[in-house]
Amino acid sequence: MTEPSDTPPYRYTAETARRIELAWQDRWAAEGTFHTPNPTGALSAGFDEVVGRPKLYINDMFPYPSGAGLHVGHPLGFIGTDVFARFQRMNGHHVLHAMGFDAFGLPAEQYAVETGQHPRLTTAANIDNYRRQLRRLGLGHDPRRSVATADVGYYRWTQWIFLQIFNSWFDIAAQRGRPIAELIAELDAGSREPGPGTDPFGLPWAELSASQRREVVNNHRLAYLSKATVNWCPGLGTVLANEEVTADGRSDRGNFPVYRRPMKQWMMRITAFADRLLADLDRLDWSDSIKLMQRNWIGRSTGATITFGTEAGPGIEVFTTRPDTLFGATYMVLAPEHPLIAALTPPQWPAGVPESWTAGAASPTEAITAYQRAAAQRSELERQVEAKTKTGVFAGSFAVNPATGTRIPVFIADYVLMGYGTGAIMAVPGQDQRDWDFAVAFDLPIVRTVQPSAGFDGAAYTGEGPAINSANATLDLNGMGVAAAKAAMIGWLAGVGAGVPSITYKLRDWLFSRQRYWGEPFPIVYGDDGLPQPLPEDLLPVELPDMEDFSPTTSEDENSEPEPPLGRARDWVPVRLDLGEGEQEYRRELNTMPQWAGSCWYELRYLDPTNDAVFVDPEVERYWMGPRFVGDTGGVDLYVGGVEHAVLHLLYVRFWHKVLFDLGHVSSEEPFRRLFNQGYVQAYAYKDERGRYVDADKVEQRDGRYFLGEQELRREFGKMGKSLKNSVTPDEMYAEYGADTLRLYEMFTGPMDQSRPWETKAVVGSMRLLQRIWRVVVDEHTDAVRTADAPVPVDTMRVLHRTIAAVRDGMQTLRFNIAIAKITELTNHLTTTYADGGVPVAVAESLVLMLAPLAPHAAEELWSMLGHPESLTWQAFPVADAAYLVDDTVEIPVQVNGKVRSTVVVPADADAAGMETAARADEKIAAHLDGHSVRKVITVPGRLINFVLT
RNA sequence: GGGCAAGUGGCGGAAUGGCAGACGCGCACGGUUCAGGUCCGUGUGUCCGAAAGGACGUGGGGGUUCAAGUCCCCCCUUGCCCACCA
Repeated sequence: MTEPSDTPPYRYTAETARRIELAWQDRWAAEGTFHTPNPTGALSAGFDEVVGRPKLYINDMFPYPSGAGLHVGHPLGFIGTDVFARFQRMNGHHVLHAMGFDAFGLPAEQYAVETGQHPRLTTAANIDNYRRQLRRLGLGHDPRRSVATADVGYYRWTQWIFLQIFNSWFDIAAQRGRPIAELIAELDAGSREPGPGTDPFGLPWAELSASQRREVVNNHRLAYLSKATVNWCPGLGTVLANEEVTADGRSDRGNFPVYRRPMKQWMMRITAFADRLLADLDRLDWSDSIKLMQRNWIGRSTGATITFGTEAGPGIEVFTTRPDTLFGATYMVLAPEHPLIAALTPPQWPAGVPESWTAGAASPTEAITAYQRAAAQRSELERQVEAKTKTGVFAGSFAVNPATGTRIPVFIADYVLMGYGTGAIMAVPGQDQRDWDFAVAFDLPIVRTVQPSAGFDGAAYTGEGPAINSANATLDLNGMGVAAAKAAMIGWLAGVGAGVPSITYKLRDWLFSRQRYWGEPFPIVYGDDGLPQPLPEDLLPVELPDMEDFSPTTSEDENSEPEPPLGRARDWVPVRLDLGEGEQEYRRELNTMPQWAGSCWYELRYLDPTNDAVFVDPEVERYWMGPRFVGDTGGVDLYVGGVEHAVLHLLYVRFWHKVLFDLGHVSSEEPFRRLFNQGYVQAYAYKDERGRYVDADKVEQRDGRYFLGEQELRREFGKMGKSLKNSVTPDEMYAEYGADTLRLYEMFTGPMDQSRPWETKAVVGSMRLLQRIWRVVVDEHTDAVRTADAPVPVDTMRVLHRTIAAVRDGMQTLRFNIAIAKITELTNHLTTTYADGGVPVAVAESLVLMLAPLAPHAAEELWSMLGHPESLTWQAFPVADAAYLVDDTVEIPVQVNGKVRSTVVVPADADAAGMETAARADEKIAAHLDGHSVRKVITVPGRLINFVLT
């Protein structure tokens, strides 16, 4: 870009920016400016110099290196954390800030499949491109700590952590994870029985075979294989976690249909930690909305498990949050997948069954089989659409309401979900709208057990009220409120052995395997008995084999079977090992870990990225993340990222961290002490008549309408993206304005937690600010420093120190837009007050130092021009002198009846009487008061005076 | 359907219950310039007024208060999350 001939030769331009930015980036790299020493180990050189400083660990949610590269929306949070980190360095903190890459997983693999290149190559190329783009932004990261989850040196430890989890179990009494060896020892010693639901053999431990014992132990592990109903996505050729499936039953990635299928998969027992994951939210400095989203996701409900006897034999357990309504339970419902259905289904319909209950089938079995088939085929979307019409079929047998002794029919219906509670409910149509709807559809009795408020009719009553119709020979709830009735009912149920208080969660165990190539292989092999066996640590890493054909086997057939690509690695799958029972041939696990695995612990690896003896040195972890006071969870001091990770990533990473804590590998109980959710950069996108996106930068606006040539376009607002043709890349901004201007602009458009629209034409405002600041220090015509070595007038001192106070506050609270506005005000004050130059050097230096976190290259350059050869990274951030924050006199508004009518100047310490005298002396006020009587005078010293007239 | 958050100039946004609209973009006028604008200056909520000044004004309606963008109640709109969770 050529500069106009009359532009002063030394003006701050895009070219100036480019020159100094590249130079300073090289110098920072050469001098290791942002190398952050650890207290011990490989990266400890230089720690002596920082030993007394308070530590601060700042972390960004690391990016997926996509093929499209960065657009200007991506680095918003990275810039924010860099500004904060630089600010805190200047405040004497020892700051750790690094950036890695989430390199395994579907996006990287799909990009590789699309481009026909190996994901190892595309991922490496994409990471290089990201590193280049981010370096050009001037981020003060310690480059030695940049890891990628797909590096062997990294995923070796991901596999190691998997082994830790696999080799652990959850001790319910102690509420913590413990090594599996301790469980085995206790089982062997007879001091512990297998946990509930873990022993399918029903024999004493001593009588079990080695293989049977292994199976019982496996059922305790925090990582386990389970044949459970999972989300099978043939379009992606893999199964997905519940969290990766959208509400309308499609894949979060790719939007392919997802089917519920029973399949054997790796699971992680995150549900064991539900209570701690829930309780410890209270100890975290996270936003209430994120905590609420996690609480809702965990979904803890308290109530009772009640057992209903049946005529067919087996008791049916139900979970209810409303045990107080048991007298109103007039029928029961089992989920279509419930295991007891077969046992409850008689060969013939009982006499007198209504037609509507049988669906016209000749026998209960026939009816139920047909219903189960239909339910399985309905998509999630159909279930939702039809949610209002309740469907179901009678199982053909009856249960007994333990409170009333009444015979009540058992139904199968898909409005009851197998995955929640016990997969069966007691239906109380009087107090539950879903049960009401079903009861109406199937002509079942409705008994109200809570007195509705007056005039309420025709629907289930879920509100508060006195219990009615709720008494038997040994229990009388009538008249009690809901809470009292619940307690009384639970006590009674316990007494008669029909129920116990219980807690249920919406959270399910985490589906942890994927049938994809580009992920961490499991450190697991299978022997002849088909049971999974962990590899010993010294066989790590299990390297991902190089494969020509890595693509997943996708299908449009929902009945297709998963075929992991690793199954085609014929040389890799079989392996001869001695795992303690002599050398044998084993087969490797063919699944890989999900994308989340690598991001579940990267904040720990940044701490000690080169350590090949442990995943992180405990002393290094304690230094950066350990608790600082009694009750502190420890963790990263500030974690910044988008709200889209509110439940998935942030729940998984907390879970892994707690396992590592329980096993004594880390001293912190939580990974992230403080979480800050940044907003997004949004942009307009334009579509033509045929619905195709057109280049946003070619669109013209006329009369509030949008055109490409003569063609009118439709405008939409949302994400920025290459496919939406509204992307702006940082590279374009570097070329046109420079990195400092881009940084300043992004930080200026709003507070960090808010989304903001991108507007390229507004970027120039930030460029102008840098030009003006530059001009404060440098003569544009001669490149000479134009500050004056002069004392600072008191007026300037007042403006300066007020600015310092406000800028500090803005930086501290991550409201960089305010900090920039205040810097702008100071700059404007200086450029008008010192139009011919001669800004006192002390003021200019303060201005440069305040600019430094935001626009570090320009600030470094100005700092050196002001005669300081060393980088300003460690210069002290200016501190406001309280003496200059107060004026001798203040201008205060004078109100009459609450409306400002004038202002008067009074001494800053004027008392109420002094203020009133001054206000009454004002001509305008006198005129307003003339002829009225003053009923009351409100004076707020130093702020305001208000005359209230009668 | 439930929960959460938010509604302020043409636009992004500022305002410990105390002068609404800081700061920036845009726009207008003026300067510099042969010209242009990534330059400089001034102005810029709406309405009435030549001005001084006045009236109105923070999604809508009520309330508390000397004083409300800010606190309380009801409603509307938008965004996000969850959604047959017993």
